[in-house]
Amino acid sequence: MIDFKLMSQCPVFKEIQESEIRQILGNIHYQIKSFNRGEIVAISGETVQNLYILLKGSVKGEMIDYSGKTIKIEDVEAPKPLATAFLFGKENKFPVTVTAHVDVKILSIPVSEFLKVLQMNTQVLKNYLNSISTRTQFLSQKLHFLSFKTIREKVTHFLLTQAGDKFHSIELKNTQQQLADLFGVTRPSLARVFGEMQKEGLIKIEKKTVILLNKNKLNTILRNG
Amino acid sequence: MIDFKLMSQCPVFKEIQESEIRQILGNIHYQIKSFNRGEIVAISGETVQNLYILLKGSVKGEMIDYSGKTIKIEDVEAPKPLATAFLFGKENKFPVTVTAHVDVKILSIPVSEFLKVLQMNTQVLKNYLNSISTRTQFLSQKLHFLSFKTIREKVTHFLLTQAGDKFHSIELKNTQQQLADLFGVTRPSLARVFGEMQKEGLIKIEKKTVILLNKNKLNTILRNG
DNA sequence: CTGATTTTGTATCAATTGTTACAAAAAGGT
DNA sequence: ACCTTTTTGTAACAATTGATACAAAATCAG
Repeated sequence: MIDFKLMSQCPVFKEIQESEIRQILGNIHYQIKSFNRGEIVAISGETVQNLYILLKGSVKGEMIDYSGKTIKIEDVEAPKPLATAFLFGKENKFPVTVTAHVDVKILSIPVSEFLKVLQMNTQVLKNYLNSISTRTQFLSQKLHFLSFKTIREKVTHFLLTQAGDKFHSIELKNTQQQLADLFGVTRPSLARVFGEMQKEGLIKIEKKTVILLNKNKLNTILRNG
Repeated sequence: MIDFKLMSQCPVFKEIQESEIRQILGNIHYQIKSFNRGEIVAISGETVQNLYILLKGSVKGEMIDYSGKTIKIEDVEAPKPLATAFLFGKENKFPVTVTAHVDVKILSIPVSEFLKVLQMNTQVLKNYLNSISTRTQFLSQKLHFLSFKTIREKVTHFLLTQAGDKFHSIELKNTQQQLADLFGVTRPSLARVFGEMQKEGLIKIEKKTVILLNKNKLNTILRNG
């Protein structure tokens, strides 16, 4: 019924023996649900009341555009869990609509039962906490990068990060257009900022090399804008 | 020693009687640390090995930039916990350097002991999971909002998401300031966009109710900018 | 109800970025 | 070298947002 060998590769059951997983599941209520290819597993906005773990197959998460079109967000394959960050918390609703890519089997554990598991088994508890926390940490970091408002700040952050503590020059491996896309700005706007910073004596650009002439002043840009 | 009444207002011990908190702490090892005003509580990059809960006073979190100078990130006051999202996970290190604002007392519970509490007490477990999850959801939402460039797009997305398929009006549960923070814009700028959209007949605002007058046009905003 | 506090609507001006366009410079292929 | 294509520098103008300020409206506490 359940491929316990596969399950031990699931983040939630990491570092746990097959026999122990068998025992854990023996002590709680759960369901195994099957979905045919193309069927909807969960609809965006629906309350998450169960921990879903893919036993077989893969699903895709899609956001439904307001015009009715869909945008693919991510794929999840067995034996990964679904929406672990949305099982608890204030907004415990599916952020995406989940559809079966192929025929799938899903282990469905009610929240109340999963709480029991967390309290019974320390390793599962650790795994789950690590899983959510790692995701939070990832998001925090990403948000930090996006927190720079002006193009000048983004450029400065990029240059200082690339250079690190030791170096005072950088070899650009991308065109201005590619950098502009990375920062989410237009190419002429980026070029303008490069030009201004060069005029002010902050940097010097020679072909593909950017020389940081005044690291101290560059640092203050990130502090004072 | 510990103000248990205050503790019951701590997110981790929410909905728990003072007597029960007393009992929980009686069963585990913990320390109470004191820091004088200005003293460093934790250094950025240091591994988080304890759950820190402020018992008295307040601390500030600061990031160290490239030149070694600091940028203030946030303040935390009693009886809140510190860095809950960094107690577990891959990068379980303090993201900021924490300094005592005034004389502070901090309850320090080792991770291993806190895990025991989580397994002993269902309410604490729920509280902690809710706490981390809510934060993750907050960050996810915030990131998603940042993908829309103009304020008008952000507002439109927010309104359409809140309304869903069925409804044509929304009860705002936040102030404009809170919404502005969520979108990462200033409050007057947000108010201006609300005003413009109202003039154009897209929406109608009555106190805390927003009526969507033309969902089709709102949809095109997200498609065509 | 009343006075204090918070929230909202609005205006003005500054700063930043986008848009569009065009020429100079660099890179690449033959 | 020569021609073509890509990349870069720059300018002028439009659009958007931020900063600041202030009064009206709403909410709250007593």
